[in-house]
Amino acid sequence: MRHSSRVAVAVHVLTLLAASGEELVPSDAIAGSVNTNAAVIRRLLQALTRSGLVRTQLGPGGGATLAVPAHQITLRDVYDAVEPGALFRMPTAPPNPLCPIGRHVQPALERHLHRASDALARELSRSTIADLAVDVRAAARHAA
Amino acid sequence: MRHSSRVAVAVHVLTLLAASGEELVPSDAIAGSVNTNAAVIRRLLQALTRSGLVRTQLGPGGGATLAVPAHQITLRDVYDAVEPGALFRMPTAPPNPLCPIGRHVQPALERHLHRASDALARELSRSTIADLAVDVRAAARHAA
DNA sequence: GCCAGAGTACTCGGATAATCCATGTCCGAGTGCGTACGG
DNA sequence: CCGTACGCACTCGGACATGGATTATCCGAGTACTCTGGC
Repeated sequence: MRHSSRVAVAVHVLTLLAASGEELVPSDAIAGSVNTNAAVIRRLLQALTRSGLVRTQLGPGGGATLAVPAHQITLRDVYDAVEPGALFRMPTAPPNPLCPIGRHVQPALERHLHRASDALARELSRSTIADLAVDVRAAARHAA
Repeated sequence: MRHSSRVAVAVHVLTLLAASGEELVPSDAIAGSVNTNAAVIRRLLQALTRSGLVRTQLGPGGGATLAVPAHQITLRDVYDAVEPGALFRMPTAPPNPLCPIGRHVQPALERHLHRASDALARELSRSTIADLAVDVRAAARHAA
């Protein structure tokens, strides 16, 4: 599976948008906080927009903002938005149909892996962006 | 995250070895069943050997075999063996230390993601290669 | 007939090239505001 | 003084290089079997 930091960056972006309230935040400003390129942010925002989590506004004073309240956005929503496709994937080349094992392993394996993916998704569903924002505020207060 | 089919291939290989009992299976034969290159199989076998799941034997009549009983190999063991590193990763570039959110998002996020990864690992621990082998035999009998 | 030795065939292990995906950079399309001009 | 039209600055969206990682191919190292020659 691709070990990527897309989920981490996306959560960072959404938490930032949640802290910004109603005002629109341009991708350049977000990129400054995340310390990456603005194009990366825009690509993530595109994925989040397709999933209906954020809205973007063109022109001066434009930018991105949450499309739904932060407490309604779970980490699972973020994961599904920015990590398309299943966690586990079957090989591209089909197994040898002559091999009795190759014929039957994949369906059985898919059942087991599907259960595991469901467990991951359930746990991700228990955390929301609002929870993260609370944690961040608490950490900031503690550090001050 | 890396969406790869290594786990699927590794499970296929281990199930094949479990069905082969004590006899050594060369990587070419395994590659024929999985329908991929023998080098891919050998690399997977190296990872599985490092984790102590299989043993390999050099020379004629050589090959690979399970180093521990199939019912002691969980899918989590396989996952850990062939997918090193954490499921979720923080971005390589550190966030802007001037941004109050960037400073505190990552630790909080890591806690939430760690819980989710644990849930995944727990569910993977519930399935073993022996379970898969049983499923495969049942499917083969049903198809016959 | 039995034993020792070399030869051979087969396997894994690592090094090397090709391909694919993700990331970083750039330019065009679209929008809202400000300004200037005419009525 | 008010309305309208133009121009400009700013933003997103997509297209194009670049780097790294993963995958596929090839060759060398090592081992067990076998055959042959000698005793």
